[in-house]
Amino acid sequence: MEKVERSSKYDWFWSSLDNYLEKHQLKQTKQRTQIIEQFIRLDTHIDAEMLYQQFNQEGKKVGLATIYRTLTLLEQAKLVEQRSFADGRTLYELNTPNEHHDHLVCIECKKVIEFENQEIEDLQIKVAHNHGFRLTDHRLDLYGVCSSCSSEIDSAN
Amino acid sequence: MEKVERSSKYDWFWSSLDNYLEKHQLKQTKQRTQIIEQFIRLDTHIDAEMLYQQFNQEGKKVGLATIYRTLTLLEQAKLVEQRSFADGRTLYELNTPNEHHDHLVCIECKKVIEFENQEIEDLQIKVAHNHGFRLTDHRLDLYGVCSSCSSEIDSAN
DNA sequence: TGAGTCTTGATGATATGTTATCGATATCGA
DNA sequence: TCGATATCGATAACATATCATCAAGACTCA
Repeated sequence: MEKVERSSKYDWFWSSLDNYLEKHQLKQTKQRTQIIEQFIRLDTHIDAEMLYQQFNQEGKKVGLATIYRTLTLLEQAKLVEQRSFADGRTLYELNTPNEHHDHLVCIECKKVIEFENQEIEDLQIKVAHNHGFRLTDHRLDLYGVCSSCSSEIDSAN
Repeated sequence: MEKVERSSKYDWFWSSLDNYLEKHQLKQTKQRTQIIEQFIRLDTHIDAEMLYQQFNQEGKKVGLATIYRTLTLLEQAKLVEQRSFADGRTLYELNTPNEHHDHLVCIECKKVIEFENQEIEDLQIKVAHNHGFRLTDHRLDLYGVCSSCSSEIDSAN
């Protein structure tokens, strides 16, 4: 197998992948490693198509079907998580266990920032409880204009 | 034109519809009235397919295409609003201007409850501001089990 | 009422995202 | 290295939601 470097920064990630592959009698392949590397390197929310184009730009041949397959695999292994946004996009992100976060999306440049806010979380539980609900999950996405897009707009005027 | 009753409770709604139709040289039709009536009567979040089945059950013939057309029309007239949820469903709801609300969804019976919470809204603005964002919109959906589904689950055990 | 225009219903077409197929290829333990 | 098996890439197939087409019918206003 052609050697593909693995980011040591994400040791925990690689070892749980190895673990998952072994447990399910799956093989380590160049493509799987590449796709995961891409995830780590880009460190952002991404979908199958974007990954595909990224590989094309870099001159790497990875089939779209393989990307879909690998994303499904990674999701089953709980290494990535699928999220769909208000504009209809379905993006994947690296799954950092025990760490919930919400999203702040720039409507101009589409950049996604993660944040946590315990006060909001607490209020959510309270609201649900007031309506007789037992809260199991939530999603909070904030949409706005980030500072750099904001200054571009200003300077354009 | 066959007479279709209009809920007087929603006078403001009917008159802004009439206004929109007139302004765009569109006609009042039985189907348009029926679809809007259905919205008001069901008073819930609904999609084209659900409306279609609802009419079928009642023995009314309204084409699916007409429903899509009318939903688009009503959205353009700002009388309804489109929302897509985490499970992939795209639902429409009556648009009550100047009144923002979020959603509490039962994952068992799919019931949707609307709520408002100013404290949460304020915190959202604060969070966005801390990240240099000017907040333009947000969506908060809470998912959980409502009290009646909860008691069904309890009694089943 | 009748002409002109808009609308409808049925259905075929489309768009999009995702999955199945299959022959060729890569992986990995013995 | 070899062989069994998993995986690959290309692409056809699929699912689903939504839209376009068009002849027949409804609406509006003079």
